[in-house]
Amino acid sequence: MSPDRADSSITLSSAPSIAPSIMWFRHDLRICDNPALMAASQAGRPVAAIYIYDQQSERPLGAASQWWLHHSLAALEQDLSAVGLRLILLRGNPQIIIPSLAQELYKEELSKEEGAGGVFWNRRYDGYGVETDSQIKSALKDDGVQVQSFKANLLFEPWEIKNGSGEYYKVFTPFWRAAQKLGGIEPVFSTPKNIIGFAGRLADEVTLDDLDLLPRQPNWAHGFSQYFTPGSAGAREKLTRFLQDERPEKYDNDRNRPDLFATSRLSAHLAFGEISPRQIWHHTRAKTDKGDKFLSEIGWREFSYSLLFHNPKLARVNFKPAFDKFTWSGDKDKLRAWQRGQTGYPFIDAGMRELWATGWQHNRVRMVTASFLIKHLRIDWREGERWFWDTLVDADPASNAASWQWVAGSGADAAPYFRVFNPITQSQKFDPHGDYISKWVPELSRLPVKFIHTPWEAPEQILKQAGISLGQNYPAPIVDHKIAREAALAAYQAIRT
DNA sequence: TGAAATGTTGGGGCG
DNA sequence: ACGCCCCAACATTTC
Repeated sequence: MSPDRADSSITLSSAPSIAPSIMWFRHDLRICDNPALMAASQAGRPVAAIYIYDQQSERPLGAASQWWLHHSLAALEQDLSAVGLRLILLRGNPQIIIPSLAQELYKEELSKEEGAGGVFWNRRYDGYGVETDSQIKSALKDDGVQVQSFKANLLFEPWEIKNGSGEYYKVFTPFWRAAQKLGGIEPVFSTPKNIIGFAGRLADEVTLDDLDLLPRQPNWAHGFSQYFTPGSAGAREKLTRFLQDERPEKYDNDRNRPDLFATSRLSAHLAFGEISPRQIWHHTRAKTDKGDKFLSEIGWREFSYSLLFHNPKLARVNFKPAFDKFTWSGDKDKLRAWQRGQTGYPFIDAGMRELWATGWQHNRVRMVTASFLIKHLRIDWREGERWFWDTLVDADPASNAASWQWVAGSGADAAPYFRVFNPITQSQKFDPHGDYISKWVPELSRLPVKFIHTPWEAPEQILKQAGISLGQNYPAPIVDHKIAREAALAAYQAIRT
């Protein structure tokens, strides 16, 4: 069925005794351009909006994402109440909760012939999500409960885009070309208005505070809200300013500069579905015809989801099996130095500290810090993927896994093994004034620009004037670039096929 | 969505 | 004025 997009306002004349439709929110925490919510609101019943916090899932949310989820759910509660809905929070295994909830709500109807009720959701594409949803869907159908799922969080379904031989693409450029050739992106769904909310209360409801999503002792997320406002309103604000500032037009030049405010910073909003790729697409296209470079980043997200859908273990298993033979270092001290931003390479440390302080890291910096972990420290990319999963507010099962594999060289359309980012050159190139380093590694902020990328090369006198004592208040480099690079190349050579 | 080593060219200093 | 060397600057190749 296809919901009516032209006229969103509906009037229901339902008797209070009618059991509600169930709108199951997952990572689509928005009321605009939400096809499942639209369909639920038009199904001729009241709507019960639920969110289930699933701690037992194959991969629980990381700590930073939990912080985001707390605030995102709070924002969704607000948005829903404006259209007459209350958000019902539950905790536990959806495979049990959804069917039993349907049983309870629809027990009066289930004996009848025509089938009962309706459960609505927007599709997910990670292995656990796909498996869970299809299991629930068949369980519901067996019980006689109607289910409808929708495309909401991608521009293209991962199974839609195939190459000449009928397979999914393994290279980005032809993938994105084929995707765009597929035709226009459908318009966004408007926000349903005047929905009749489910008036009842469920026995197992919990409060947002019950979910215990916020960090305490210490509250390491105290700085996050200075940079991000979870929720759809925050997302729209970010997008509007991004377009107003004409950043899509400058994206080609400035997107690689972590010292500038040049990217959209929409990643976490997208990860939680507070804004849809369709909305970003259409708003950008309406504002400028120079947004292709920016929109291709949406394309990378689509590509990553295609890879994840066809490789459910993308976060755990090398896409290229040859990498199974690679011998990684298990050096815990170096891993910790990387995580804490204590490698002695200012650009790397700035990135890792930005991540810790804000829950986010600039994309250019992600490539360099990831490359450093993998190639300079030769630590398994999965360690880095796991750390990012836990510390990023935008941690995304597709983008995170695909990007780490890209850097490692083990992924599809991956960086060639010999591409080793030089942490000094990258620093000089993309943080030319040292502003980014000064911000996140303040102990180096008094160094002249000439030495801020390479404090170990500064004369003793200069270091002294800047208040730095290497090895005391800022580490000496934990590896030598030239030696580490050559060792990495040798290690990669060894597994060449 | 690299970096480093190696090769080539051409201007300028200098005997 | 010429040849030689040095070395940027740029191009190519290799990892």
